[in-house]
Amino acid sequence: MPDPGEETDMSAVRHVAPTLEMVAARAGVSRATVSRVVNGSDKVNPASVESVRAAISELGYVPNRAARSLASAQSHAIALVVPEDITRFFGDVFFASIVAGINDRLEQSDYVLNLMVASSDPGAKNSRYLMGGAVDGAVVVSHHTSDHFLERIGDAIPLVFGGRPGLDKIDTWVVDVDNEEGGAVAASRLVERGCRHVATISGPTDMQSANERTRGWRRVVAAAGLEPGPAISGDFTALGGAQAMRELLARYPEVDGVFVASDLMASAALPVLLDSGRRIPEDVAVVGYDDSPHAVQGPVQLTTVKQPSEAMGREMADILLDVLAGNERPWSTILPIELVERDSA
Amino acid sequence: MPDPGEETDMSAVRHVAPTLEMVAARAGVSRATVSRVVNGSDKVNPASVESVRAAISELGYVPNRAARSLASAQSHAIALVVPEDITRFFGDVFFASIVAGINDRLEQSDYVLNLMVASSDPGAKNSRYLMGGAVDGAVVVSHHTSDHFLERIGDAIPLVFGGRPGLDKIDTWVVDVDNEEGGAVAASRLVERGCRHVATISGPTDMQSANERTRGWRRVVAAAGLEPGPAISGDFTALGGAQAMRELLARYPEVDGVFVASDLMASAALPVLLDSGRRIPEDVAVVGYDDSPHAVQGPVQLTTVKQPSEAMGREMADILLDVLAGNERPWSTILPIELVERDSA
DNA sequence: GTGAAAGCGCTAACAA
DNA sequence: TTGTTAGCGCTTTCAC
Repeated sequence: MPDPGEETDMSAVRHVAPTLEMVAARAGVSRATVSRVVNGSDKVNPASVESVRAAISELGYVPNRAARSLASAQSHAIALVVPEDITRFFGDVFFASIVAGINDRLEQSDYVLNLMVASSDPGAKNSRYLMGGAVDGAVVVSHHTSDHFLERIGDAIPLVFGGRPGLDKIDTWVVDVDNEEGGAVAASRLVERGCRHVATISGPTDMQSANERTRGWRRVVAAAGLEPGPAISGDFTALGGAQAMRELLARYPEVDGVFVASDLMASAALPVLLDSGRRIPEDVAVVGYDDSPHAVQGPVQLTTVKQPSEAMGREMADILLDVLAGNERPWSTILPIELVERDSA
Repeated sequence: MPDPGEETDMSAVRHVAPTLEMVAARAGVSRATVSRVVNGSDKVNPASVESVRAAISELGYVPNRAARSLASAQSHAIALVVPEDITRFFGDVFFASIVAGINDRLEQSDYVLNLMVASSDPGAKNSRYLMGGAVDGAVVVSHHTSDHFLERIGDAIPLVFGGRPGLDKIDTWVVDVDNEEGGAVAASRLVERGCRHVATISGPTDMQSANERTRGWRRVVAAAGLEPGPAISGDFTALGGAQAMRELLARYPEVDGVFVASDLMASAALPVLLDSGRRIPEDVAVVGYDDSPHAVQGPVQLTTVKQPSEAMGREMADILLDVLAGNERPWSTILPIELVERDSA
């Protein structure tokens, strides 16, 4: 109860939430009937529906979530779990698209979304939240192989991963693009335009998807009879991209083609390249990844591999909702990637 | 008497969540004792604590949130409500700082955070969530005067606003900077450096904070004996900033000083100014607002009014937690702003 | 179509 | 210190 304005100030007094029982009394029916109306049962006398509806709006009744959840063993909430720190979450538009996609799907349901962004978990608070029945299931994106806490959560509630988790357990739902194919498409573009010294700036090596892109890149470069250049690991941030490019130029100055595994990193790497006196794409061709807004905000319009991130979000939510409804869905869903051609390669 | 701790539990089976009762049986104590241990009561025999702890970890017990919440009338969760659409939420680092600040404060508590981003509320789903006891309180940022649903929520749970709400009710907690002072500081800078034709690109006119900044700007310009130039309303997005600047130049070509009410808008407005052949700050001086990363990412380093956004987030969370704990806090908390001097003015 | 009654898993008085 | 006993507000059989 709030502090200011004791009994004198009625307006500041916090509302005492009306219960189902109060509605029932007001409408002159049983609690069971009210419950039926609230939950949209069709087996209720129209007259009763009428009076219950009236009582509900008169009293301003809102069902208590905890009680409902306890009785029905369902929370009607799902979580989006992002094991990253806030800065990276907000810094990468990939997440924005994912959230938009999930939200879009959820709007057509009666589920709400809980965002759970945390690289560390002090006191395992978030794990307990997820396992304590606060949500019926979760979507997990940007998953690292070191995030073992997810395994425990995974056998308490259904989890849908965005990008393949590097875990042993594979009996879990995954929505992904063919990352290896993505890396291959990028490398092909470079090779086909005549690059002979092709390197890559990859994502973190503890991320499955990053490694797959690198693998695709390497395969195509080797298949073209070229010696693959260095694969420098970045961290999917702008700063990391610039730094990786500097390192690349130092170690491999003859580079004439680079696949950078995210547009965000690429957008920061481009200026480094230009500052070194190289022209893009004449001296060094660059292919990015994501087709995020960063692709067109830098000094050179980025040729890039497009990920359908919003569609991924929508698909993940769709699968989770379907599974929660008791339907079957295949473990794996692969969405198509495509090359978007611009100026950098 | 449910069977306590069967033998080897196979892994593929999902979710037979152990209850407090099972822990009690396993540990050979009453449910009340287990509850006391779980909630860290000090009045428990160390030996009992020991055996309860053992039983908990053996069974992998996690308390059911719904049950706990129902019985204690507390959810131990708070919400951050952002009445904006996803794109704007992710596009503005102001929100990132707010979330970081809130998170930072929450990590020292046993509360979890629910992010609730939605400009529209289909089926009043989110309102029902907030009012149904799913959270104990909420922090609201980026509030528009048209967001009336918050009034109803406000008398169900305590609300802490970031930025003064334009609502009638003023008996609610608010953490804010002195926006009028901010606008005044910006305008002073412009006037002092000799600008004679001072305009502003403001935020949306349905946002209290935006109007206050404009008021401060107008006051100072008028006090300097100058005729205030146009106040063009932007929407706090990059696109909106560029557009507003184009409109400003068309309507008021003699402009030589502009206060742009957010760095994000300013960063998009600068190129428009440069493209028009004007030099910054020689021909047109620009002062931004926020001191966000955008301030230093554009073609000219932005002189700007710094808002302590992370501190605001932390302060809001601190107040809410304090209020929930039954303590008194003053309705209003004003955090200081300051001018950060760079190149644009 | 409607109501009565039995819980869901937990906390909180009150006894012991 | 510990256990016993009521509920928290809702859903859900199961009779009627």
